[in-house]
Amino acid sequence: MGTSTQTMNKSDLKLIAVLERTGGFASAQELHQILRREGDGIGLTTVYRALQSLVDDKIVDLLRREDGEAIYRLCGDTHHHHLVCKSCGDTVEIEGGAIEKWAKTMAEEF
Amino acid sequence: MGTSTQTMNKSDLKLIAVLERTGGFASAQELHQILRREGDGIGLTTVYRALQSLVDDKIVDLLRREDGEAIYRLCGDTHHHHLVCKSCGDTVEIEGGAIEKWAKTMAEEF
DNA sequence: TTGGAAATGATAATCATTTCCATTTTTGTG
DNA sequence: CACAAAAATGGAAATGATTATCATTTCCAA
Repeated sequence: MGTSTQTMNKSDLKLIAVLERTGGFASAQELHQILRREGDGIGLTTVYRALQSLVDDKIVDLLRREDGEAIYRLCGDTHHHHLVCKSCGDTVEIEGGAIEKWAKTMAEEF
Repeated sequence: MGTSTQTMNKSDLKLIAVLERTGGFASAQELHQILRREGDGIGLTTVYRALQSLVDDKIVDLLRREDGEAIYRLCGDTHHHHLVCKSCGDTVEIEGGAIEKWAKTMAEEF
C-alpha cells in the first residue's frame, strides 16, 4: 500500500520546495499548477505519488477541505496537534496556541 | 445554495428513518442501497438532495471518511463535540466521553 | 378539475484521484 | 565506458463520488 521508502527522489524534493515556498495548505491540483507555471513539466500523476510518499513518511500532513478535496502542508509549519476521532478515525490538526488555550479553559472546569 | 426550508418532505423523513434504524455513519451511496434493498425505489439524486437539506437544517451531521467520502449521521445520536479548526475551517466531531477524558488529562498538565 | 410549484429520478456532466503501461532516467557493476 | 535491472515518470484511460439538467410526476389550494 504505502510507498514509505525513507529515500527521497527528485519529485519529492520539488514538492517539499513548493510547499515551503507557498506555506499553508494546497491541493495536489494546485501544487501541480504552480509547478507547471514555474516551467516544471512534472506530471499530475507524479505530484500525487510524491505527496503520497511524503505523507507516508510523515513529512507532509494530509487534511480535507469541506468539499472533501485533499489538501497538504508541511509538517512542522506551525506548532500543531493531531486530533484523531475515536469513532470515525478521521484526523484533524488544530493550531497549537488555540487548542492549548482551550485546554486551559477546560482545565478550569475539571 | 442551501435548501434550508424547515419543511420536511417524504424523502427527508425516509432518510431520517434509515439513519435512525442503522445508527452510526453511512454514506449517501450506502443509504441509497439500503433503501433500495428494502424495496424503496428512491433515486440516488433524491438521497443526495434530502441529505443536503437535512444537513442545512442541522438535523444531520456531515463528516468525512479518510478517503474524503461524505458520511452522515443523525445529530444527537450520541453526545459529541464539534471541533472547528481555526486554520482550515474544517469541522470534526469527537465522541463526547473521549474528549472529556482527554480534557481531564490536559487539565492535570495545566 | 386545474394550474403552478415542489419533488422526483434517470441520465449526463464534472472533477479529484488511481490505474495502466510504455518510455525515460538512474544506478550498480564488471 | 557499457549495459542490464530497478526506479521514476507522465499521458491517457478508468474509477467513483457528487452535482447539474431536464422531462415527468405528485401535491395542493382555489
